[in-house]
Parts: sequence; structure tokens; C-alpha cells
Amino acid sequence: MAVAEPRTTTRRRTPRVDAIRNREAIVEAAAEVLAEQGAAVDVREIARRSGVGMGTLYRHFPKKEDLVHTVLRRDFMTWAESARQAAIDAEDPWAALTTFYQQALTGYARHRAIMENLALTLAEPDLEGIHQLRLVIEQLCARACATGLLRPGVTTDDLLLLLVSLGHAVQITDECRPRMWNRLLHISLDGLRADHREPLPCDSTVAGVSAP
Amino acid sequence: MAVAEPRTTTRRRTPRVDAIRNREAIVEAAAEVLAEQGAAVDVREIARRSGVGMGTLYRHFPKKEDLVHTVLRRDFMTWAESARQAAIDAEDPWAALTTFYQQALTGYARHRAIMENLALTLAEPDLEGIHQLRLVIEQLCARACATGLLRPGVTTDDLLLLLVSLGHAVQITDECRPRMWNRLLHISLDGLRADHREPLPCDSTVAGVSAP
Amino acid sequence: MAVAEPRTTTRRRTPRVDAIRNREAIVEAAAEVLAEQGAAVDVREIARRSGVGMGTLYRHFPKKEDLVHTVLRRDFMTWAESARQAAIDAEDPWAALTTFYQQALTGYARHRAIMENLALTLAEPDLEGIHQLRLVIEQLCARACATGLLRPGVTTDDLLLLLVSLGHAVQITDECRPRMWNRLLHISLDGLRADHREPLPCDSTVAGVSAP
Amino acid sequence: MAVAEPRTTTRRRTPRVDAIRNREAIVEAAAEVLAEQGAAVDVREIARRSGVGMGTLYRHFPKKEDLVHTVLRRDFMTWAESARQAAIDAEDPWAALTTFYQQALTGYARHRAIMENLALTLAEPDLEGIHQLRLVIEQLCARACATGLLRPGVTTDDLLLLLVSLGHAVQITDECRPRMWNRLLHISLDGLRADHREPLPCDSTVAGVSAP
DNA sequence: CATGAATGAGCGTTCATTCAT
DNA sequence: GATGAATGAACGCTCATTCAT
Repeated sequence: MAVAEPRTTTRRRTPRVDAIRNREAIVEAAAEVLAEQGAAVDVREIARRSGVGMGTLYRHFPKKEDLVHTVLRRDFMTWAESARQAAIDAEDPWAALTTFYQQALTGYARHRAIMENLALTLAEPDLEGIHQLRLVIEQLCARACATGLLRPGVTTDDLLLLLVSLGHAVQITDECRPRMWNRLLHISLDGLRADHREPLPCDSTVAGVSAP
Repeated sequence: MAVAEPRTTTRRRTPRVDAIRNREAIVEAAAEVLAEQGAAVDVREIARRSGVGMGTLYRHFPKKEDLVHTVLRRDFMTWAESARQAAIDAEDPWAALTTFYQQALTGYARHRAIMENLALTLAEPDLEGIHQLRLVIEQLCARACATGLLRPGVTTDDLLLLLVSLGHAVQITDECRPRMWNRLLHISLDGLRADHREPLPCDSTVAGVSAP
Repeated sequence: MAVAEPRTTTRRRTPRVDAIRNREAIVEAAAEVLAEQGAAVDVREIARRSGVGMGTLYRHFPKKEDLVHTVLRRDFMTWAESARQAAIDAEDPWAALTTFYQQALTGYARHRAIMENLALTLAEPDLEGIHQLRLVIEQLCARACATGLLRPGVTTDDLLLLLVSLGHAVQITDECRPRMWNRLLHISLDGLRADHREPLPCDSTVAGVSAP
Repeated sequence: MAVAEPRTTTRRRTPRVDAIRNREAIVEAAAEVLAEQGAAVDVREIARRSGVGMGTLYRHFPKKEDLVHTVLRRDFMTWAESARQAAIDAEDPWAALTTFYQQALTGYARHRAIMENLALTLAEPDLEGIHQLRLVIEQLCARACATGLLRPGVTTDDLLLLLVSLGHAVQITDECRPRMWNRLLHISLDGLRADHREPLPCDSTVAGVSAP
């Protein structure tokens, strides 16, 4: 249907530029919306904000889930990167840990879809972005542990779960009771310090209590 | 309307037996489903599981919201009651607090709709059941504080937020990493002990960090 | 289940009294509601107002339609009767006619279900009550015709249709423009007077005009 | 967003052809169904008849009400237009008036939803289409009045109410007694002529008669 | 390739009618 | 008989996904 002949060399480049621009617009818009409203948003809203049609959106991301994952991957990456940077800049390992949580909770914890997924991800850590974040935390953990500031036995998973946990607290209180989560963070960080005698339970210390 | 002499007692009881059974079946099924899937479930699913028709369900609960509230009220009540009991049975105030969290997290934290609502409720505590729970926590807080075991400055809201926060951790880890939250609980409880020098921040101690 | 023996003679009378009372209560309540809201009302509303259960209502009137018909029959009867009386009391045939419309439009035209059905009934005059009304109109028509006051060729059906037609006008204007229909009545009655030269069309005088 | 050189005209036309066809199919089907059954129809029925899915229907008309209004607006417009044309073509003001009613009652009076709304509209004239119709009637009224053919004191509202009133008569008799309303129209028109001595009542001439 | 219109299963809710008590 | 709880088909509407242009 197209005339095909004249544009020989750049033939495949032109559409691609457009396609890439579109893809980026979609991801950008989606990131915005997902941060604001979580993964339950109407796909139409994303298409609207990115200025592309539904078809384009679905060409790039055949399932809503694909788009969500892409955005999350990206945002987890960025997050991990900025976290790593902040950690490097920090004076000492403990400050690095503290700063990490502060930044995370002040920033990304407001990203609804990020938090929704950070949660899911402990179960099935399929998202590579999250892996980056995990690596950062691993480093923070290792360093704080090595200097003897971190309570012995605390694992990366503990710190990750604490992040998810406090992240949720942020989401809940952010609008009605801003920074109330800050106190919880202090408490938790104090609980993470080395000056506690008792070792942490090995996941199943306490006797069972019946379910509802 | 009729003069109706002797049958006073058994007058209106008979037909209700069935209705009550149904109502209970509905609430029971709803509680189950709400615990499993949260408040977003299809009403038809509840009807199906309880073995009643849609009409019956809507006769008892004119709006889906009514049913949800009823279930939540009930479950919050039960929860508060069992929490209170456990607290009373505890040897000392600190054990009471510990046990409370243990029980709460082992039991009700798995209830999706409960947690959803517990979250919402920090903003607008409309459900009366939740108030009961809050009262229990208030007592636990007061007692633990009075004995000097609880870190000064810790409020009921802090404990409540910790509950929500850890509750979320439970929901996340329960299936894939059972009792991993247990370690987080220990950490948090240690952070709550009185032997910490620094006072808690008054909600906005730390300098702002920019959002993503 | 009942003790069966002692009440021999009056055995079948007692329940009937109750049944009749119930039936009457139902009809009464239904009449009220139907007049207010038309035949589209929820059957529950009728049951509620009459103080009986749904079962009772449906025992007496297996279909909603049955109840509606019963009420309409009754109300058409009453209407016919009061119309006849008013006609008899009138000084002259023309006054009788005028009074009839006045009374009808001031009174029964506000009865929503009556008007709904008066309409339907020109098609299939199944309701006996309406027949009574029709007879009254027939008399009015005959008398007014005989005295030469009524325009020749005007039939009972014409007068009936005028009634339906104006009745509808009443329903529409009653709340927002009370008695606006009164002017229409005057116009129509003047058009019914004998002093018009042209005969009425035989149902199909005018050339067809295309439908929408 | 692209620079898009030569294809200016055919740019956005192509995809719309289908959409417009669908939209028209929906409106057409809706008009049909609304005319037949009134505004209470099931939206699915409209979708079915127009051959589109529910989604398509709701894309074009987000609320059922929107569709209904669109249809009514359209049909009132058409009606007003054809009425105006017929009035213009008429030999004299009285013929114009006569023709108007003839045409209205032969055509649009069969449209159930139109009549339902024409009725409602005397109370709250919200639909713009209806306003057009009103204007036409106003002109007819003014012209007939000016030539001294119309009975003094007759207002646009009177003529409108007569229209609604007779329209209802049409709906009732159309199927079982076609054109029976024609006689009523003659009567009413005769009543509207100037050769009546008595002035019309100012809305509340006649003494009240008690309600049923 | 982009577009956005089309699809249809599914949701919360209502109401005439039936049936166990 | 009387009661009112139970039934389920239908209604207005939404949204992830597909498909013609």
C-alpha cells in the first residue's frame, strides 16, 4: 500500500523513532498515574495522559500487566540508583541505612503501585528492578553489620520487609497524619541497633496463636 | 392485629430461625471471602458461597457496604475481645503488649478486608469495632508506659500504626515466607522498650528528601 | 397442627372474617398507592401499607395485575356511581355534562393508575368498572343530545376519549400549573356545543401525513 | 504531534465513518425503540437492535439519559421543523393551526418517549428541542390570534397542553381505533375559534369538587 | 504502525413471584 | 390461612482487551 521504493536506508529508522517516543510517553504517563492511583487505574487514563491511542498502548504492552511491570522495573531501578548514591554519599554505614529509609519513605513510598508491588515481590521476586534495590539493601546491611552497628542476625530480607512495612504506613498516614510514620521509623531503627541482647527469632520462635 | 391469646413466646421465633441461619451463613461466607480477597469481591461470590440467592443477600444487607461493615464490625469486635482477654491473662504489661501483637499478627492480620479497613481508619475511624480495638491498645499502652517499660512518648497511635504496618508485612509474607514478620516484630518491640536515650521525633524532625 | 375438634359450626366463618379484613386492607392500601404512584409501584409498598405479608397479598391476588384490576374495578365503580349521582342532581343535561367533567377532572383524574388504565381500556374494555362509567357517559350523551345542546354526531366514545385526554392534561399540569386544564375543558365543551355547522369527521377524513 | 504534511483532509475522517455509522445506528434504533416502548426500555435492547455492543453504546452515550435526550432532542427538532414548514405552506393562519395539529397527531404523537417528555416538559422545559416546538406553536398562536380567528385569551400554553392532551388520545386509540382522535381534534379546534362569547376561565373559575 | 471504536463479561442493585414455616 | 424470607432474571453501567480503518 505504501510506495516502498525511495527511502532506502533510513527506511526502518523513522517509524522507530516515533515508536520509541510513544513508548516513552506511555511509560512516563503510566508511571505518573500508577504512582498516584496504584495498579487499579483504568488503562484509558494512561492512554489519555500519554497522548496515544489504546491500540498503540496495547501494541507496546499487550497486557496491562506488562506496562505495569515495565514501569515498576524502571522506577525500582531509579530508586535503587538514587538509593545507592545516597548510601555512597553517607558518612558512615549507619547514616547510610538511616538515610536510605528516610529517602525511601519520603519519596518512593508514596508511589502506590511501587508499594503494591514491593509487597507482592517478596513472594515472587520476578521484577529485575527490585533485584537492584535488593542489592543496595544488601550492601547497606553488610556494611552496617560489619561495623558492628547493626544487630547481629538481621538479614537483607528483614530490612526489605521493614521497608515494605513502613512504606505501607506512609501510604496510610501521608494524607491525614503527615510524618507520623517518622516515629515508627525511629523505633524500628533503634530496634535494629546492635545493643540488644536477645537474638532474633528464627522465623518461628513464638508459639502459635489460632487464626480468626 | 388478632387478639392472639396463649402463644406468646413462640410467636415470631419460628420463621426467623431460617432467616437467622441465612443471615449468619451470609456473614460467615462474607467474612471468609473478605478475609481472603478483600472488599473488592463480587457480591455474587458471597451469595454463592453462603448458598443464598442475591435477593436474600440484599434483603439482609441492602448495600454491599452494609454487609462489609457488618462483617468488619464483627471481626474487629472479636479481635478486640480476644486481644483484651489475652492482655488480661498476660503476666506483666510488657508480656501483654507482646502477646497482643503476636496474636493480632498471627490471626487477624491475615484478614484482607480487616487490614484494608484498619488502614483507612487511621484517617477516618468510622467503624465502631475498630474503636474497641483502639481502646484495648490504649490500655496496653498506658499500662506498659506506667511500668516504665515502654519508651516515653510512645502513643496509642504509634502502636496502632505499628499494628497496621506489621499487619501488612504479615499479608505479604504469610504465604511465601511464613513468620518472617516475626523478626520484624521483635525488632519493633525492642525499639519500643524504654532503654533508648533519644526521644522520638515530633512528627517532622528529619529534613525533607525530594519525592521521585 | 391445629387442635381441630371443638369449634364445629363456625369452623369456616372465623378465618374468613380475617381473610376478608385482610383483603380489604390490601385493596385499600393498593388504591391509595396506585392513585399516588400509578401501577408501577413496588408490590412491597402495598403489602407494607396494608399491614399484611407478601404471602397474604399473593394469596388474594396471585398476580400483581389481579390486584390492580380489582382496585381499578372498585374505583371505577365508585367513580361511576358518584358521577351518576352528580348527573341526576344536575339542573339540565348540559349542566350534567359540565359537572361530570369538572368532577372527574378535579377528582379521579388525579388517580394515576385510573388514568393509566382508562387509557388502556379504550383498546380492550375488559374492566367491568369502566363499563359502568361508560354507561353513565352514555346517558349524559344521550340526554344532552336529545335536548339539542350537544353537537350532532358526538358519541359516547368521543366523550370518553375527551375524558382520558383531559385527564392526562390534569395529571401533567396538576402540580406545576394547577387548573390550567380548566381552560382546555372550557374550550372542549364549547367545541361540543350544537352551534357548529360542520359535521365531525368519520374517523378518517383528513389526508394522511407521514409518520416520523 | 508529527509534522504531517499533505494529508490534511482525509486525516481524521476515515476511522470516524464507522463510528458515525454506529452512532447513527444507535440513535436510529433508540428512536425506534423509544417511540415504541417509551423511555423505560432496556439499554441492551437498543444495543441489540442497533447491532452494537454495550460498550459502544456507552462510549457514545455515557448515560442512558444522554441517549434518550439525544433522541428526543433530535425528534423534537425534526418535529418542530416539519411543523414550521407545514405552517408556512398553509394558506391561512387557521389552516396552519389545523395542519399543525393534524401533522403532529398523525406523526409524532405516536412516539411514546416524545409524549412522555412533552408531558414532563410543561413542568420543567429543559430540552432545547422542545423549545423549538414551542416557538412554532407561539407563532401559530400569534398569527391565528392576529387575524381574529382564534378565540381571545388562548395562550401558547393552552395550545401546547392541547397538543399533549390530544397526543395522549392518539397513543391510546391509535392501535385499536385509528383516527378516532380526529373527531376530538375537530371539536377542540372548533372550541378554539373566535365565535364563542364566554371568555376562558383564569385557571380557577370553577368551584372545587372533592377528590376521590 | 497508530488510532480509537467496538466488544462483552462482569459488577452492584431491584422487584415480581414462590415457598418453607 | 398468614407470614415474610428466598429466588433469580434483569437492569444500568464499567473496563480490559481486540480489531477495523
